[in-house]
Amino acid sequence: MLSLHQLTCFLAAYEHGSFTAAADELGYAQPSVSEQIRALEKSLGAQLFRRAGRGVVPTTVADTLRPYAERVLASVDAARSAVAGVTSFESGTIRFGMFGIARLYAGAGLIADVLDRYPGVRVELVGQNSTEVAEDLRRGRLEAAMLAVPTIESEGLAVTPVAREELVYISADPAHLAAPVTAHRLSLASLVMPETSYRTEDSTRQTLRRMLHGAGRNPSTRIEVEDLETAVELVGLGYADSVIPRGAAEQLLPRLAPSAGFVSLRPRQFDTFAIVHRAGAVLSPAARLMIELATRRIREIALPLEGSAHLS
Amino acid sequence: MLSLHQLTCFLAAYEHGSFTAAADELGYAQPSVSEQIRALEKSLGAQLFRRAGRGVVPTTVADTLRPYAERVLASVDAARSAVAGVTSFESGTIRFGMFGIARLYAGAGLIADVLDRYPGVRVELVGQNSTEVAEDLRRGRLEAAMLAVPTIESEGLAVTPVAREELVYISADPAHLAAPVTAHRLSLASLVMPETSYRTEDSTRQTLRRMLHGAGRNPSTRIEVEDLETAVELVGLGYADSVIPRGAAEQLLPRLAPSAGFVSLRPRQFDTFAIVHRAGAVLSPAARLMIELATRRIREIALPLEGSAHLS
DNA sequence: CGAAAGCATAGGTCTTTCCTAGGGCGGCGG
DNA sequence: CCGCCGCCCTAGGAAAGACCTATGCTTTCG
Repeated sequence: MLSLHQLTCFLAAYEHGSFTAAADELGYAQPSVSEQIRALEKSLGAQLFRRAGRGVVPTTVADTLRPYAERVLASVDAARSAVAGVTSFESGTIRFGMFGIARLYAGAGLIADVLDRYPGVRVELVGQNSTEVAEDLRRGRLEAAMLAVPTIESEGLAVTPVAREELVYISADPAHLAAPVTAHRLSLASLVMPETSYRTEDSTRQTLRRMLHGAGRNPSTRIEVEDLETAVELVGLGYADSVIPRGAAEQLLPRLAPSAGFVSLRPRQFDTFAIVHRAGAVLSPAARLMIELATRRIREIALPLEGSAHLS
Repeated sequence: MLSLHQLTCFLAAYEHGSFTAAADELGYAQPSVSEQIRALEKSLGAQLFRRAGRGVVPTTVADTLRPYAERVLASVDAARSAVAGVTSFESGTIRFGMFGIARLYAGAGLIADVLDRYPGVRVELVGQNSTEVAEDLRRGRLEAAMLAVPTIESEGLAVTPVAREELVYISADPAHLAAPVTAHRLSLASLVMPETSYRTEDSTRQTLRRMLHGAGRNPSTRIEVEDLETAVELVGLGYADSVIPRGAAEQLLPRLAPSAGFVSLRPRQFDTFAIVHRAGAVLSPAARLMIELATRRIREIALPLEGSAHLS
């Protein structure tokens, strides 16, 4: 079997014209180099050196092999340094999950943060379809993600909350915004709800469900849409009201629904942003970087956690 | 230490997305592949696969590594097939020693023989300076050569005679060619002698020295030149006579010395052509090829050996 | 919820690698 | 011309690595 070690020994011997000198250079004893060369000759089926009593002389086969051997070792070096480049963020791709409102809040800024620090990297922010991303996380195709979760516990996944965000009621009807919206009023409203968060267990909905359940009601969702923007537009057109994170409301309402406004719920309700990854996994440097940057971004915008704000 | 084996296992695992499938393809047990991957990850300092309970998932580092790993293995294959090309004479260089009159007799034809059979090869026929070639042979820089030798024995070299050739006396003076030249007449002649053969122990000269010694004389060389052609031209111009192999005379006289002719010595004298290589060496296929072709060429032109003609 | 699939670990065998010690041969200086 | 030195080889043993079987753990699927 041909090996890199054999090629290294071969090149050293070729350049020095001597097994002893090659062994010195490589830090081996002379018989070791001799043995490696013999193994290489056997595996190639050709003699590489003529043993001339004193010293060795490369054959024409050795002349032929040399540039190829050099190329092999060079491409090994290239492989090694490519990997080194990835692990030190000089190059390569960093993949991170961030979907729903989290992406809306910090997506572009997060990518800017990464590129400012490591101009050579490619960044993939995965988050088109929330159920797909959740599946990617669970199956290990995605290492970590930032998202809004309903509960802290999840099967096999480690969930680390980093911030929270108030949920507000949005409407194009000023009468609906006159006072904070109670569970009772919420249960009477006609709502359009987007599917923006973790799994079908959308955290906003789950929060609302809990709120209504306390009031003995069930949520009455009139319209279901895929994304937050569509929901906001529908609110702006007056077809329904909705409940979305405050940051999203501040950002989207002026653009998509200028006629609409927002008001708090009563009692106030909050979404939780969290970092999620497989429980028990050792995170890569890239994932740790993304987690750090995403956490910083989110904390700038969203509210601190209840109780002590624990910085990672 | 990074190894080719690890890269092979890595690629198989990457392509199958499974260590078990990779092991099946490579004919190993699953833990072996697992171990190789672990060693590779350790040597690169980066995780290549996320273990996802069932199956493994390549990381972005693995995505980066893959094309480099493929290039490494491809260049190893290239090295192997380059060597295979050399040993099967599809490509590469064949170096062979052939100097003095031997080259004059069979040089171009021999190269033609090789190129007809193996169009891809480069042929080097080494033989500019006889002492240099002898040194190359002795030091192992040259594997084998065809040349004219004085004796069958030589220090450390195996000498295999393959043919012999008569030595003739050439002159521009018809009177000198009237009858076969005896030792007595030779000792009186004014000669130009080229340095064409093995070492300073030129076989033609040594033969003549023996012949003259039998007659109690010493050879009287008037002019020393490097090559046979110059000597023949000088003979053509009438400055001196010479003794050269018959084949050389037949070939060179019409071209270089039209006015000159040749006559046998009395008793007849012969040069011996022989294959020379280091004693005890195993000859490469290339050397064996050259020896076979050169022997055939020489035998077509020169005389068979005394006694039984032993065909190799 | 049990069966199947897939990776990790453990422990043992076999091969490879590497060393030290000593022999042979060629080159070089006295 | 002869002895010394340098360099390669061989031999044999120790250490490391490769590979296997058996087994346990986790995930997936029926």
